[in-house]
Amino acid sequence: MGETYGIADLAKEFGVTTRTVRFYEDKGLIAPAREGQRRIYSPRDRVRLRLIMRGKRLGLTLDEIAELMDLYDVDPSEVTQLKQFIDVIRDRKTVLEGQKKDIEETLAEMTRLERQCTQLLSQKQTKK
Amino acid sequence: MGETYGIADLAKEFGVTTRTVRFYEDKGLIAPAREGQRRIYSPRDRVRLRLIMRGKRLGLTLDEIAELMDLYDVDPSEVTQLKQFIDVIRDRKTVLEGQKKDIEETLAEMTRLERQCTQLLSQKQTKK
DNA sequence: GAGAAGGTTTACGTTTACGTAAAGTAGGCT
DNA sequence: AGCCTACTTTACGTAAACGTAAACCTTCTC
Repeated sequence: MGETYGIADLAKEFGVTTRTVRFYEDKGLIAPAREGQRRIYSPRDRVRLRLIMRGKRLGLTLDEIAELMDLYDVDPSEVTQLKQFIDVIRDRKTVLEGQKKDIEETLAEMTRLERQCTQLLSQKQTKK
Repeated sequence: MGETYGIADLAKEFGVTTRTVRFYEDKGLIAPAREGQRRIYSPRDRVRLRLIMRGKRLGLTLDEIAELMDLYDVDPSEVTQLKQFIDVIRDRKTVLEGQKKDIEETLAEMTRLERQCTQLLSQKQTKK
């Protein structure tokens, strides 16, 4: 048997409340085992939680995160499904690449602003 | 006098409803001129709308977008303000860099998945 | 001058992602 | 036994970001 975790452990680790973790279960994003009525989380559940958090940092909705995680679980039996699957992945990639571009643009602007400010600041301080 | 736009023009250009554009005004994100009771948008308003949309693609809330846009409007009079300003910019940059990393990780996984799938697919099709 | 097209305010409705409170259970300590 | 602590379900509340409907101006066109 591998490592297991209680709900409070994971909540603390990821900086959310236990309510949040249960909510994700309600939404079908994780499905921990039970011991009596208590939830027991496996390392796999923990990985899924990590993926959820990353998705959230990317601004995805929980539904979108669910879709994304389904991608990892698809079984490659049917050719048709495989093709559809590849399309979905490509769409995702396109979105992500757009986001990456947005971030790089914004980062560039931030850097420019920062430079302007530090320059202004040093000017003011040499005048004194 | 420069170019001006009606609310429907901008809504259409950015793929949102007029309700949305007015909502952003309510939130203080844009402040178009008026001609009588009608809203008249300047190129500057349009730029702000573009920034709003980019912020949304990055998963920011409207409040966060407002903060970000305030950065562009700050006047560099007080040294104290300048220093605070630089801190804010650096925080933003840290967040953005984290997001960029998340995206790159996810992109890498998507690419890996895509490769697996195309490979599987070609295997299946040669067997036929 | 009647209506159609496009704009306006006001205001209630909706979805998402939880917060928060209530009330019960189950095991451990002393 | 009695209490504490951690967990559970149930359920109502809430903030954000609009959707949607109602009722009212203008202005243009025919």
